[in-house]
Amino acid sequence: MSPDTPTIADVARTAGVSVATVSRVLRAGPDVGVGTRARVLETIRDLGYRPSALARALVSGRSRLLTLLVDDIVNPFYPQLAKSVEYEAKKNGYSVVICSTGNSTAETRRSTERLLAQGTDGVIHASVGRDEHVLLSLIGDPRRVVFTNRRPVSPGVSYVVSDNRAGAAHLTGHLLALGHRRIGFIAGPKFASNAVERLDGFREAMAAFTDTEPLYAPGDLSAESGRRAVLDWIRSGCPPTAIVAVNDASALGALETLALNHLRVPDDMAVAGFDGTSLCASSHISLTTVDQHIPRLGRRSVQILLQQLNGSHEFHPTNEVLLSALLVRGTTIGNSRN
Amino acid sequence: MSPDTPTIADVARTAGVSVATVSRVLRAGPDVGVGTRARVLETIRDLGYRPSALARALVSGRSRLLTLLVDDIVNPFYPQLAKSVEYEAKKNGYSVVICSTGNSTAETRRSTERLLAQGTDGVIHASVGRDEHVLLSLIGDPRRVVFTNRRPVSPGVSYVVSDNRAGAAHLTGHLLALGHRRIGFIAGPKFASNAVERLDGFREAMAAFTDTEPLYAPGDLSAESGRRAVLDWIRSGCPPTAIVAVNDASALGALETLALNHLRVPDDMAVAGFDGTSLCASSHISLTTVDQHIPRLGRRSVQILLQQLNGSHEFHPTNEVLLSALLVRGTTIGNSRN
DNA sequence: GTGAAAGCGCTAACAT
DNA sequence: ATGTTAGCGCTTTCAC
Repeated sequence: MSPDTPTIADVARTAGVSVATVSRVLRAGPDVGVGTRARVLETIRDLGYRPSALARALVSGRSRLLTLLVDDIVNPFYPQLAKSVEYEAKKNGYSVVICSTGNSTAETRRSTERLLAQGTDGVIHASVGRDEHVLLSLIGDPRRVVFTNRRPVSPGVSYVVSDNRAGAAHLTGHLLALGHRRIGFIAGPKFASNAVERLDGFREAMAAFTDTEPLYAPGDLSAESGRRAVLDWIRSGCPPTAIVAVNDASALGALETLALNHLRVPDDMAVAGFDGTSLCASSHISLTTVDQHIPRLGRRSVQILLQQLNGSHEFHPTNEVLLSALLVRGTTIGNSRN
Repeated sequence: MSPDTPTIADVARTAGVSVATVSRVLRAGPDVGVGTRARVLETIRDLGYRPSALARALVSGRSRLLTLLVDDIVNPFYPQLAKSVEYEAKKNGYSVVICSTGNSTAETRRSTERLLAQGTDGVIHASVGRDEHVLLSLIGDPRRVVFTNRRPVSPGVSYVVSDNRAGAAHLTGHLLALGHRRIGFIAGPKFASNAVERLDGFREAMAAFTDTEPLYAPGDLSAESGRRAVLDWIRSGCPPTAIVAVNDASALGALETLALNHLRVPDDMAVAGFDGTSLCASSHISLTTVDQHIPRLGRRSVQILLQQLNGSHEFHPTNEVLLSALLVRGTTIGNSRN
């Protein structure tokens, strides 16, 4: 009854041509008479016709749907990444499905299966879980994946990451230059390559001096682990004079707990994070951190993925390590406000 | 050459049955011999067959893809909403495409057109732009839309929002009870219904006392507008003693600027927000705010949308106004830390 | 330059 | 209980 959305067949009939011709016009294909093209275009406009990407996907095998796998979209690092991914994707006519895996391998499997069935063309994997093999075996074709924010173990797959080791070393060097020697590192999970690399950088920088006293606290990249680490150090009776957190979220947790315990930052304890989230740039927080240039990470991931999806030439995985930048702010230097 | 992913036809051939039978087994349809079913199931497992949701979508007209339209995923309100939407959606086998419109009507149009073509079943509109009619006319069927975080002007469409007016009035009452009389309100755009309702609640509460002095600053729901408002009030030489911000993000901006100007919160100036983002719960910020129970908002939106999509009965739009709760924290009461 | 026809992988009558 | 047959809306040879 309702006119519903017109199909290509409706357009063809109305314009008095064949569906093949309409299809050609749509695809800007050659070999279409100028008069015919005009007539078809007009009919399309008149009818308000919109091609069904669904049908197109079925026949072409490409849905123009991308998936972004994150840990937890609430972690401030991810919305920024998601925004840049979405921006770059839609610039190319792609939409992005965002999936929070909660670092559960089972969830990665479920989501990937669902998305694959729904025709996802490719996935950007920015979560840090132990789900690399599950994802790769489910996807099959390595051209359809790009890892970011994490370096995959498997060879032959593309990734774009930050120079985590160098960034952390640089950051630690900044604290050492300020005279700190007893520095605590709030770590991430051992299975997260980015967290491990940052730990390595910290270790390396600390080892360059003979009188340093590194301390280590376990963590899981959450604010909560930052809180716990600080609490433990305070209770130990002999806390560090500075803290390097594996990411901005744990640094935020550390700051909170310090404030609750009336310790001034940076006077009583200096704090630094890693990520460069916009949130921590606010003067209210003013966290010294390592800027990963998150939007660039997202943009490159999409560019690489689309190139792999559309490239006809043989596949060579792209591996990029982007330079990060030390961002010195109030939590390591300057007037204490706490 | 490559075995590619097997189709239903492959399964049928291998199992020695017709595709219809395989389809029945998949759909858990009745009327399938128990032996046949077992054989088909086994073949499916052997071949590693996965039904193509794409093909299914083409024939059934449903893609199991939902769209969440937000303003800007980086605004801390949205990731929390997105998380709950995604959770509830995947529980029902749906995936969620997230689109940041940046409050641009043109962007809403572009994204909606793309997503519609890609077969989105329905959209949850949580952005606050002036794009209501564009969205509705593009979608056509009101059953495929739910507004949240904003109340649509058009009748006949579902929405789930918070009791913004009452929440803001309650919050303002809290400040009045503390003795504040000169209170500033950092507003949102006039086209955003939630912002306007909060303003109304503020006005109403202030009007209940004769000696109150309301002040108003324009804003756009961003942290930046919070910064500017505070700066203007400070410069005016006669700032309010308390501030009610239209949302948590602007409250955050206000806090920043107060800190930069060495004003203590809440002693020199009390500050309150609206949203109940988890970020502001941190003891480092401890923002008094109105809790919208964001996850509930997301969950209900999805439930209502899915019900509308799958319901066979005639359509009656669902309009829900959820109760919010006052969350009194450090920025209006207690020891100042700034 | 344009059309006819064969599918893409699946579902849903309609047979049997 | 199971098979046959039409499509869903589009792209893409292959003819003319």
